[in-house]
Amino acid sequence: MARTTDPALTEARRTAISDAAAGLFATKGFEGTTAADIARATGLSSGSVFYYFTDKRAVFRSIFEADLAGSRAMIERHAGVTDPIAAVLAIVDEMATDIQDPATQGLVVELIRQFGRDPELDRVVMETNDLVVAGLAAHIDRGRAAGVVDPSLDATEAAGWVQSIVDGAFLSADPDRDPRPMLHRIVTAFLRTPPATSAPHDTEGETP
Amino acid sequence: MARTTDPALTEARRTAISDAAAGLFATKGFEGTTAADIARATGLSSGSVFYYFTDKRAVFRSIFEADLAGSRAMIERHAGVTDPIAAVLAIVDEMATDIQDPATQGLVVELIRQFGRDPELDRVVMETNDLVVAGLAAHIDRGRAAGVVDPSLDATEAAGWVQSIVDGAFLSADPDRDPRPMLHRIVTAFLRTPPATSAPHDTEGETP
DNA sequence: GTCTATAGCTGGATAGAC
DNA sequence: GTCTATCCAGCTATAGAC
Repeated sequence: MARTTDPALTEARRTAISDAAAGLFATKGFEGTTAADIARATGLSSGSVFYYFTDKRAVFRSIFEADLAGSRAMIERHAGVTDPIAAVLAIVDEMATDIQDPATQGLVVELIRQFGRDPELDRVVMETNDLVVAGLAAHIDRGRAAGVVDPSLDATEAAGWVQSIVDGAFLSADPDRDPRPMLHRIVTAFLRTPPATSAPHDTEGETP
Repeated sequence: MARTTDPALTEARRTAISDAAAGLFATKGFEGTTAADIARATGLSSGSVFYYFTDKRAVFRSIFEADLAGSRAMIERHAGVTDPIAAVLAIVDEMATDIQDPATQGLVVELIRQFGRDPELDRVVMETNDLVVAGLAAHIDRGRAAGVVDPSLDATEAAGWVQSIVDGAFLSADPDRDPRPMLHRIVTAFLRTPPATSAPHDTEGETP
């Protein structure tokens, strides 16, 4: 007996704080969000926030720790898709699902900005990143073998660029327009073995 | 007589403050940079910073006011290029020139984050943005007419995506790797009239 | 576990001397 | 024009009551 703590309840509280904070960080930024804001949004007092998290950074981090788990599941869910290009596009779609949600958009930007300022956070982000890139690279590599992807592409590098294209879409997303069709087009054109080209276009008048 | 102010000197001081601040904002962020930091980096005192600028925000803004002029010149410089694709690639190259510079990278991220928090800044940014998109769109439109760009693309929308691709490259830039070759490849493949395709790849198992 | 209260500090912006 | 000094707001994180 002598139950001191219900771990499930504690976890629920932590999640509640984390969720409420995510919305605030997204719209007001990390520095612009005060511990009191988070507390108010969760329905707790500022003291309680620091009972569940050691500091404000830890609250921020918790958001992306949850995301790491989600990304892992996402990549695994698509591991079995046979058509390599279809697999890549499906992953791109999932990554892009939340693009039109301004909250997610804001969080991504804030994440980029906080990168390099909290070693613990860096670890989580890089792990997520590596996971997704590896997942994409595996499909791209299969595509190369199958002849549907340009074999001159390095799979990992190409995967990084696919991710970068999706990231770009996050930044300039129009909430009223589904970015996925155009993302499909760009990614497909990028990966495809290029048609036997006559003469490549190049910048004219380039320097010595 | 009674020369109270030398406008040229005033302008020089403002520029000095603006330049020093740019480096700080890039590495430490807007909120992370104090007025005292800026003053120290310029070799002035904090009081003087507020003599030349009304606000900290105004210092930040001044950086991108300078960039607006630069972008205008850049677009004009490429207005006369005949080959439409070459023109687009040349503009992309110029936009991407600074990608490998961590300071520029940091500033871009900070800019994205500050967007929407200062109406005056928003105006400057949107003006720059519209300018570049219009410049790209003009070339893309010529490309459509000439048959080297897929005519089913809307020129302005496509221009926006080209910019978004470059933005994405900013975020995941590796300082040791020149991103331009791959940017060329992606942009060219994106704009080109697609080869008569048998059956487009599509996501399988999509929802109701 | 959750609250209230507050210590302790930082930083933007100003006032007024020089 | 530039500096020093400083006011005051606002914040994180803790202490201790309940």
